[in-house]
Amino acid sequence: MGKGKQTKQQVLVTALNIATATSLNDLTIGGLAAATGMSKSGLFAHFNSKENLQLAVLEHAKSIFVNTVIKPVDENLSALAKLLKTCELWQSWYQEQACTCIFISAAVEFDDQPGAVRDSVKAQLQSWISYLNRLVSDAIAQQELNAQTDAKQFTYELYSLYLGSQHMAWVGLEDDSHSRFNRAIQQLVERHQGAHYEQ
Amino acid sequence: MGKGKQTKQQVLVTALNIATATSLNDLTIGGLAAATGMSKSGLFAHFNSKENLQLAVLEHAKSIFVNTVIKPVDENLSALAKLLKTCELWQSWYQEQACTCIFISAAVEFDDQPGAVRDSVKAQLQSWISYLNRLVSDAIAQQELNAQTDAKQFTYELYSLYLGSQHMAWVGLEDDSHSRFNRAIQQLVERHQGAHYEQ
DNA sequence: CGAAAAATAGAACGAACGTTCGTTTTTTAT
DNA sequence: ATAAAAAACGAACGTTCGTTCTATTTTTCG
Repeated sequence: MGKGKQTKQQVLVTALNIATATSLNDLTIGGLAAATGMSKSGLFAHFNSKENLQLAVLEHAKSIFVNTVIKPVDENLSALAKLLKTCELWQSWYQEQACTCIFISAAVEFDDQPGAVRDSVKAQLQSWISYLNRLVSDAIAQQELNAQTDAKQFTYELYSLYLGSQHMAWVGLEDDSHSRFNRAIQQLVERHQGAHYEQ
Repeated sequence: MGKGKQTKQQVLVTALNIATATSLNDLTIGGLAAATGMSKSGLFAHFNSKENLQLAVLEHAKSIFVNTVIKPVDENLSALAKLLKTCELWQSWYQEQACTCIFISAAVEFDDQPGAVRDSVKAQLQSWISYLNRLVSDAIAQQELNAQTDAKQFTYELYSLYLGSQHMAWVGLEDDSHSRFNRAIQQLVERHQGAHYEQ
């Protein structure tokens, strides 16, 4: 790896930290230059625009997310076990990122701001939700979850609990270990395991 | 009402629209002046700082929220009926605000930005969640929900479904009528009505 | 080693923003 | 109607930020 790509990677580490702690817009080129000990123009040359910097940060975050949440899941596990392990790692990701998720923040920040950044965020979230949905569908197919279970509805509820946990933690109504989240997920799964009358 | 307070109110209507469509930070004083046909300095004089403008917008939003979601609920309804009606009105609020909620956006935007705006947002969200929690507790006390129901956990799940519905709608996985949200709430309530074995 | 290429630095720009100030217009109240 | 008070205006200032341009340093490679 040439010198260029190397410092670019180092810059992206710092950039992600700043963007996670603040936001993709508050990530300023001058500030990032100061944080990395570079000149503003020297750093700028790596990205050629702020938008490209933001996109690069998102890509870098994605790569960390994949390494933290997706790759560590043992392929030999059953579908349901994979799902549960994924939820656990999902929390790890969130906690390693100082208890925020840059994708969710960016989604709110750019929801009304057309452009490449919004498209990237939306695509990554869609991809992640589809992945979750696939795990759920697999668990249904393998009869670890009820056949009547609506995979998309299940995924929606699961995802909602994740969002809600962060929100509640910020407001001050969820504890540090996110026990409400874990409890809700456990019940969500159990509810779709035994024979139930509810749809 | 003197001329001052009158135009201030009109300004706040426009300001809330802009802040809802974009964000509290993207709500610019110059932009708001242009949107209301006033001069920048003339408008500024009403608030004396951008922070005060943002706080005033939040207060204005709160007043609309109360009028839309809280006041219309018939006091004579049972606790559970009140809760369900509230959920329905909660959706109305969200949809009347162009399918975003300024409190949630502001919470994400200011979560890492100490100051009066963050404090206000947090306080209003805490107040709203406590209100929801009280409705749930009342329904339990009146035995419309199971005695074993954990009110706070119930409220957390309810709130999560609301957040998730908006998130999914943005990503493109919830329909316009938010049927996943309604379905999930209905099942959440039913689950805590009959005699169940789950905690 | 030495030349070409890549990376970084420094200074400066134009635009946008919040804010201030002095003045002018409009409203209020007597 | 008129004087005081309130509201609105216009111009300007100081800052911050993204971006550009030119020069300098560092790396790469034959």
